[in-house]
Parts: sequence; structure tokens; C-alpha cells
Amino acid sequence: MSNRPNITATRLLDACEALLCERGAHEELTTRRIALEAQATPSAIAYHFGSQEELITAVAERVYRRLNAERLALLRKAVDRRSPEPPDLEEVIAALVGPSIRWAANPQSGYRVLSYFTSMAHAHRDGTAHYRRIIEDVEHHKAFIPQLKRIAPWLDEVDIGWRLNCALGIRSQVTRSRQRTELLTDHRMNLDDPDLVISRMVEVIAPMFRRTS
Amino acid sequence: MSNRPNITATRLLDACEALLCERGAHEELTTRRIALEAQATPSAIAYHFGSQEELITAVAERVYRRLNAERLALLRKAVDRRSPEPPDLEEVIAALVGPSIRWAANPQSGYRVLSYFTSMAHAHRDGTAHYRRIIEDVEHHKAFIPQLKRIAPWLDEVDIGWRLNCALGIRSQVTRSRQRTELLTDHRMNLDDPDLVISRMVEVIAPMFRRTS
DNA sequence: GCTGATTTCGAACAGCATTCGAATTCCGTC
DNA sequence: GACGGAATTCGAATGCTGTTCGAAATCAGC
Repeated sequence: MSNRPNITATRLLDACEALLCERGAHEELTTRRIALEAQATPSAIAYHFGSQEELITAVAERVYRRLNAERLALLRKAVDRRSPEPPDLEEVIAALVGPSIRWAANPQSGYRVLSYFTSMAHAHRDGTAHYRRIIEDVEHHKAFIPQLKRIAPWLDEVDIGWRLNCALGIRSQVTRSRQRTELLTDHRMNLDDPDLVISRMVEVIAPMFRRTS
Repeated sequence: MSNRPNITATRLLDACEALLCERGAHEELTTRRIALEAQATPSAIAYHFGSQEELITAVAERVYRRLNAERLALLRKAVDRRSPEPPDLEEVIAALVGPSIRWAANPQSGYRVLSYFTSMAHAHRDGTAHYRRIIEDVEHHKAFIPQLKRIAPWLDEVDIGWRLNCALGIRSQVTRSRQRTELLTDHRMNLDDPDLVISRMVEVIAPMFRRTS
């Protein structure tokens, strides 16, 4: 549990992330396997992180930070481009869901870590509070609210948050339930093209923030 | 692996479902615990279902069938009410997401079984094909497509399927990420009232199927 | 009431995460 | 450069887990 992460700790983080990104390697996600990959022993996991769960949490947190940085950078770019006017709605939505979509299309991006982590956090939603720390972290999402409010000032802040939440649900469905998405669209949408998927999502999400006719 | 389920098999199913519905009992979801609850032995699980995973799959399948029956009954009712005119859009959406929302609000409904199962199926999306059998079962969802096409004939069938998929994503977000939903809406939405939540969802999903101005 | 099939049981077995004390390495200080 | 205390690594041991398997027990048909 060192606050100054040493070389072994980062090797364990890297090994765990690599295993989570490998296709179908979740069955082999054992302390022994991780330790082997990191040239360490299972005890090292307990020493540096406390438990395997907390190691995975640390890995997820690291990936999550990267994703959020990208999201917020895109939001800032969208805001700056139109400042002092309100940003473009479609560009804001693309900033919100774009990184997830692009990362999900790339197996080495670490998105699989997040998929696995959130699945596990949902399955064992009892007790273990260190899961919630990440799940409940919505601060960066909240950064989108004031900008969306500028775009759709007739909407309540609750309305904005609700629509934001819905948009995130659509994002999750597309990134995590790819099989279902393919079946419902009759395999006639190219889900491998992130830009296409993003524009399709914008097409569906944007009307939520437009005035009802 | 009996096709004629006997008394012990159904007791195991019931015990497993009960444990999955109990708050925070997922940690205790072991073969020995399930067997104890069902007045049987761990070997009985292997004998009747092959493995613990397959027992859980069987439980999820049973619950899933109940939910789908309710969904399709509501869809049929919506269709019959307006026949031969196209059904009301809002009523169709309520038929799609309503049962999930209501079940999620009731701990004893068995919705927790589905939450747990889909989480697990996503986490171990490799190999184990018996998970996919349920995850990929979208036939009942497809029953909504022709009705929605009647309502919005200007939309492609791919467009309809895509929007249907998005609606299901919103549903999942609200039922499974309740905490996040509460935080984003600043705790100012009463998520315990299913009818309110459903109308809020309709408010967001319906515009997807309306003509763009 | 016997016989063959179905079902139940309890004792194993291998694998798992974790614990813990000893051994080792590291690093500031003499 | 060598000491000594802290930080780190290690390997054996512990108590879980799901599953296997052969022997008992129960059941159904004649």
C-alpha cells in the first residue's frame, strides 16, 4: 500500500492491464498469472495493493483518468471554438461519447479494463466500497452540464442531467453490447467505423436537447 | 442434466434466485450456500445442471422469460387498442422499457438476477457460450421493430433497430446505474416512482422516432 | 419383492486469494 | 565503506472455492 509506487507495483499494474486487454484472458486473471507476467509473486499484489480486487480497481482508475482527460480536452476545444457563443451541440455530444467509442474499437486502448471493471462493480454492488469510488465519480460528466445548459437554456438542470445520463446509457450499450447492437441493426451498420457510429449517436442524442415542436 | 426437472432441481433454482435477490448476498453465492438453502448438496448442482454457471444461467433464463412475456403482452395490448391504426408511440415505448423499470424497483421481482447475469456474461465474454444464448436473444425485441416502423415509416429498418437499441441502453443505465443517475440529476428525481421514471424515459426516447424539423 | 435406472451423498481433489514470518534488499547515517 | 532499521520480496501454509467420482440410497416397472 505504498503511496510512492515502486517498480514492482507499476509492473503489476501493467501486467494486469495487459491481461485484461487480451482477448479471452479473463479466465486467467489470477494472482499467480498476473504475478508471473510482472515477474513477481502473488504476495506482491497483497503487499502493494492489499488484494487482487484493489489492484484491478487501481488499474481501472488509471485507465479512467486517461479517458476522462481526453473527454474534457474535447469539451474544452468545443467550447473554445465558439466562445463566447455557446458551443456546437453536436460537437459537445461527440466529446462526450467519442472517446469511449474510439477506445472500444481499439483492443489495446484499455477500454476492456473499464468494461470488465464496471461489470464486476455492478455484480458485487454490495459492501466493497472501493468499487463505488470510481463508479460514482461523475464530476467530469458534470462539466458537460453547464455547457449543455447554455445550448438548451429552456431545460432545467435536472432535465440536462437526465439527458446526459441517457446519452451515457446509449454509449454503454453500443460499446459493451456490440453483439446485441449488431443483431438489432441486422448487421447492416459498420460498427468498426468509430466516426460513423459517433455520428449515428449524435443523430439520436441531439434531438433530446432540441426544442419540442 | 434432466430434461424433466425434478423437485430438487427446482428447489436449487428457487434457492439460487432467492440468494441473488437478497441484498448483498452475492458474496455468499457459493455451491455450498445454494445447496444448504435448497436442502441439498453441492453435488446436486453438478448433477442437475452441470455446473454452478449453468444453474445461474437457468435461473436467469427463467426470469428473462417472465419479463419478456410481460413486455410482449403490453406491446400486443398497445397494438390492439389502436388497430388497424398504428399503435401509440408513447405506449409502445412504455411497453418496451416499463416492465424493466417496474421490476427494478421491486427487489423480489427477480430483476437482480438479470442484472447479475448480464454483468457476469459481459465480464467473461470469452469462451463460455451458454451465456451468449440469453444475451444474444433479441427475438422479442425484434417484435417491436415492425410496429415502430408503422409509426415512423420514413425511417429505415436499420434506423429503427438502432433507435430501439439506444432505448434499451437508456433502460439499462437507469435500472443498473441508479447511483450515477441520482448524482447526475442532483437527487432531484424520485427514482422510486416507476411511472414517473417511465414517463421521463418516454419524453427522451419518443423524439428519436419523430420527424426532424 | 426383485432389478435396473435415477438420484443423492460424502469424501476426495485441484485451484484460488490471502496471510504471515523469515529472508532479502534498499538507503540514509555514521 | 559498513552499520542498522525500514521497505520489500519470497515461499510455505491456510481456508476457501467448484467440481469429480464411486458408493449408497431411492425410485419405478413388472
